[in-house]
Amino acid sequence: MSSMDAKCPHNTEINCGDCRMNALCLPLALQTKEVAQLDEIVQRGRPLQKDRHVYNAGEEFKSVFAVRSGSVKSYTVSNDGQEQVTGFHLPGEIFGMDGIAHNHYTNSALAMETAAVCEIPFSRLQELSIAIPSLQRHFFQLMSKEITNDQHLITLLSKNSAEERVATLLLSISNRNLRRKLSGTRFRLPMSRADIGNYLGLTVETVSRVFGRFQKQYLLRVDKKEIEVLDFDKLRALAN
Amino acid sequence: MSSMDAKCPHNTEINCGDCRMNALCLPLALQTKEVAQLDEIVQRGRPLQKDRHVYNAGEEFKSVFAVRSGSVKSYTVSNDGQEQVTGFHLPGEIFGMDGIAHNHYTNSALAMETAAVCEIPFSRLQELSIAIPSLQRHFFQLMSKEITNDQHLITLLSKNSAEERVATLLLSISNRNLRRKLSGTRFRLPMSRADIGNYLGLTVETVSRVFGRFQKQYLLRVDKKEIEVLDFDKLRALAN
DNA sequence: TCAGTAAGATGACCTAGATCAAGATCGCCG
DNA sequence: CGGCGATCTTGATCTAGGTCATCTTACTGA
Repeated sequence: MSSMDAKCPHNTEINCGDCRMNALCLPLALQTKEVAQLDEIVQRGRPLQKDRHVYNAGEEFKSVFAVRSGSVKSYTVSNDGQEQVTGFHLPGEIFGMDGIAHNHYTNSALAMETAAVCEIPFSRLQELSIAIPSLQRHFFQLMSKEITNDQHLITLLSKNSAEERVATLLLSISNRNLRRKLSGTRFRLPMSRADIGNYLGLTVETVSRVFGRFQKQYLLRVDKKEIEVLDFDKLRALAN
Repeated sequence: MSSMDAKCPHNTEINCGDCRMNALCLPLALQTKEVAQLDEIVQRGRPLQKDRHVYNAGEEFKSVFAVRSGSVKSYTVSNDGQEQVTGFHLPGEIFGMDGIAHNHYTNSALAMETAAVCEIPFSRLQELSIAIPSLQRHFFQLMSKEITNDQHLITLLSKNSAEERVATLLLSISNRNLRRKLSGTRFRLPMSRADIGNYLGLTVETVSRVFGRFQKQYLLRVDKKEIEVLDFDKLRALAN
């Protein structure tokens, strides 16, 4: 084993079997032996600097990706040039599945901070899915989860107020941190206010004001990107 | 063969090989021999009356469905009881994939008019996907298409005005009619104004007013649910 | 260390679309 | 056929959040 500590967040030499994320990530559905097979096709990239693209919209689709460390956002650009952030990806989460439909990515994916991602060539994953039915099943589930997530966002945008939208996002981040055995109460938002606003269909100003109001109501403590949730019940009530 | 004309829109005795929709539907990716295999697992239901559910949110997920005739809407109900229409399904289109993630449907699916649907048991489809890799691939693509569709809707809700939203929906229906070799210029909307509004994050009143304005600008002729597009260029410009 | 730029907060004002309230039409069932 | 609830339209008013403008604070790089 390398002298590099396996716990180093951007370590490229770790394998799926040892990866801290393997209880959340693709290996979740697999036996030890099968994880080794998956491991052979996974390419562990070197750390990406902040604001580097993992891929750009329009590029040929070859792989899906898993976040190993750091965080990534997906966004689309419409004809008239306006951006829409479509998702935030935290360690253990898979992204890039939008590219399957038309053999080209429809989103661009960008590191929001230094991040390491695993690349999983899709053709190899398809082959392996035939050999390992539980992997096929798991991947279908992952895509379905993406669909239900997107539908939640649709409902949020269509029916909920600015405060409800922000509360929902905060709870989502909190829950995803818990899944990773991190604090759900105190955490750092990896994205800017502009990204939050864009994702939630709000302006930066509105996001700022909502954070302000949440602080005045002793719902949160906000210090720049550091968040401390003071009142989960109220937050949940808002997020419904 | 039965005395019933194969062209009868709700005919239950037709098979995938003869179905008018087979160039749009699941058989799209398959060889003749493989279509026969698919055909064996597809269950053709009897016509559903308007307002009958295909399935309800919370029910155990067993199958995905294809629309053979008529039209179906999907919707979710959130904790506080508000409905969100998440999709309209026309002949040749597949729905029910939201259920894969958690083994239960998260949407309910309802016939908007008399409709016939094909039921495709998912466990059988998974098995067949292992035997027929192009079917696996095609189904991955279908799910990915659902994801990109949902992301389009997210962008629409997040960034576009009422007129742009309605124009986009009309163009989508028009295009899907063209795919079925029907007129893209004159067609009947299967859904109510309330459904349109709900889907697009608007009130009924706003939808009504937008239709009114579109008529005044000689963009459309609207007669209740019958639509005639008079100016595609302007409609496309709005939908961008 | 400090200038320059980007990110964030806050206030004043405006507008698209929601809400509320009436009518007008449709379509279904006796 | 005729009546009645559901659907749709139209108008008057209200408001959440957008826009614009200013200020503060944080980060960058030479």
